[in-house]
Amino acid sequence: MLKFKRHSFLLSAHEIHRLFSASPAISLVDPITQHQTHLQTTTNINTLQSETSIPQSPPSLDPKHYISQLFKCRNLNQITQVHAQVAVNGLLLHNLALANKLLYIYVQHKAVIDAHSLFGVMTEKDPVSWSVMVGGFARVCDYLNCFVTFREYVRSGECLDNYTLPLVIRACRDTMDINMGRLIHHVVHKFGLHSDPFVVAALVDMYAKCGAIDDAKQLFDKMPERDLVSWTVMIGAYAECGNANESLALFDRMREEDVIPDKVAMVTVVNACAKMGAMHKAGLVNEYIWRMNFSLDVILGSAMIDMYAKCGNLDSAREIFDKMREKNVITWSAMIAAYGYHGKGREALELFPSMLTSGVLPNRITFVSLLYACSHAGLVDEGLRIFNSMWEDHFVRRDVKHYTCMVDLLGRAGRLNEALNLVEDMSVEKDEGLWGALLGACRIHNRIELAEKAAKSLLELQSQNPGHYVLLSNIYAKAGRWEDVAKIRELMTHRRLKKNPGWTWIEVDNKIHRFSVGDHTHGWSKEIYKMLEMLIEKLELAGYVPDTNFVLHDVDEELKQGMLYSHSEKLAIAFGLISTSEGTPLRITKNLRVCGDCHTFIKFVSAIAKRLIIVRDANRFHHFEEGACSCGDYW
DNA sequence: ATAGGGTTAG
Repeated sequence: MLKFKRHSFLLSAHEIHRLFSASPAISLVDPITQHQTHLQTTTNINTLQSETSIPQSPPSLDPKHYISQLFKCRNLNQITQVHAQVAVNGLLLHNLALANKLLYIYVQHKAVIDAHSLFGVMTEKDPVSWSVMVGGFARVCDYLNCFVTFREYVRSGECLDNYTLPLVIRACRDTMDINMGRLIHHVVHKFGLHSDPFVVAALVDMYAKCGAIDDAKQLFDKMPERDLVSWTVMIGAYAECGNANESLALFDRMREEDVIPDKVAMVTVVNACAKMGAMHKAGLVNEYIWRMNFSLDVILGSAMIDMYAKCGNLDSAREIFDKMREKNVITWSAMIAAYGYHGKGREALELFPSMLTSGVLPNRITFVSLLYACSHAGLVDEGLRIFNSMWEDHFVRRDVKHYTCMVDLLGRAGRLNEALNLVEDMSVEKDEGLWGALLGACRIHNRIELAEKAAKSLLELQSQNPGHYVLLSNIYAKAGRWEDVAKIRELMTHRRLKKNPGWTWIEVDNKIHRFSVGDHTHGWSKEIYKMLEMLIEKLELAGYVPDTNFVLHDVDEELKQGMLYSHSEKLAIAFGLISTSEGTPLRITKNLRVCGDCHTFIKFVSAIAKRLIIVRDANRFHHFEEGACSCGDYW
């Protein structure tokens, strides 16, 4: 079964709406088969309308004449007209270059069905014909026919070339079909193309996007020569799998080998910085971009907004946003989301009308961003209003993510019954994330009975997300129900799930330091623990009481405290305090959500050490200053 | 004549 991750056949109501206002001639079709509109078919080439015809030229037997005609074609009718001429005068049959060009022009116009019927009657085919046809199907997301055609190509006995393979490998990536990918990898070997930079780059990319980072790395390391694209693919691969550190290191290595990055490479690196939250690196990358004089187009600009925001620098993100001449829905959504996860809900909401005024239409992601902005800032009424206007005013259908936002919003605000009502009344299919959000709200408000209801649905869905189990177990632990904690742990073992390891990063002197719980691997470990001990002594004097509810296991108090003291967040902060001068803000990034005790701890540290501490966790940003956090303790 | 890498949420 093919899974379509990157492309969707379904058009939103809005897109359909837009389609109509753009071209009233298109008739209404079932949204499920809407994609058929790409596949414009011309059934009878003799019934062409004369007003769409290209100017009649004297009959010619020169293929070059028709090739240049094809280049002038503006629409499908014109193409079919040329097609008819060359078919009638017999040129098409005997001229492969002409047939291939015609094929190519059809594909360019997404008329893949026409291309395929031409392809079917071509008596002679060369690698170019096959490549255009395989690429044509991929272009309209008809992956099944893409693979079928590729298989015919292989079976035809014709020699495979390094043009078709990258196309079909990309199709594997886009369908997340790693098994097909491995199969084609074998074909690559069979035809001796395993050193071709185009083919190998495509393979590396395919493996990486399908989650097989080790295969990707192995291929990349073995490449005899790596060009810019191979480097870019590998840099993106590391960022994709969460190893942004390695990704940035690879960028440095690439430049050491005198490969000059282009704009696409920079977008990839910008993305890695965003994932990492590496503020200093982000600054360097920004400098580099200006030095290289890359223009701030809509993609680079949007990526940079995202990078600055995720590095905790909202002002710079806004500066880029204001500087951009062209903004699309992604640009606006990125900025809205940025305000949202920094807890600035009002600012996020204020952007929305400006976006509409500028003529950019919102999509479902825009609404997810808006609703989360409300949630992080506790703007319940505003959120409800937006949720209700999505379809009516903006033709964007509510999906399960939007319901999840609402559950989160209502749940945090303590309106759990309303959240539950929403869940029970919704007509879209419920997923793990939705129940997870409800469970999260139950944890905040200690609603055990409701938590068990949510958990039941969650476990029925065979959730593979260890975070959900940990959340439930934490709820039980908080209530002192250790047998239930043990049951959950057992279930996790049974389902072969492990608690995701928590990591915290801190960037000091252009180097990224990573900590895990109880970490002793850092060179300054001794100093870090000494600092932590001192800190906790001071904190306790100031009234800090460790909250052992956030320790998962049922162990005795003292041991619990020991584990709590060495949470990765605390280690990173202790290290930050030692290694930076007084008054410097500390920025740390955590891959999971910050634990409740660490949250309290950091509030105290911000007051006692007089530091601004900016924490990015899996959900949002926390700005700690003078003993308080910008999240208002809802996170 | 045909080819590979890039942007928003969760």
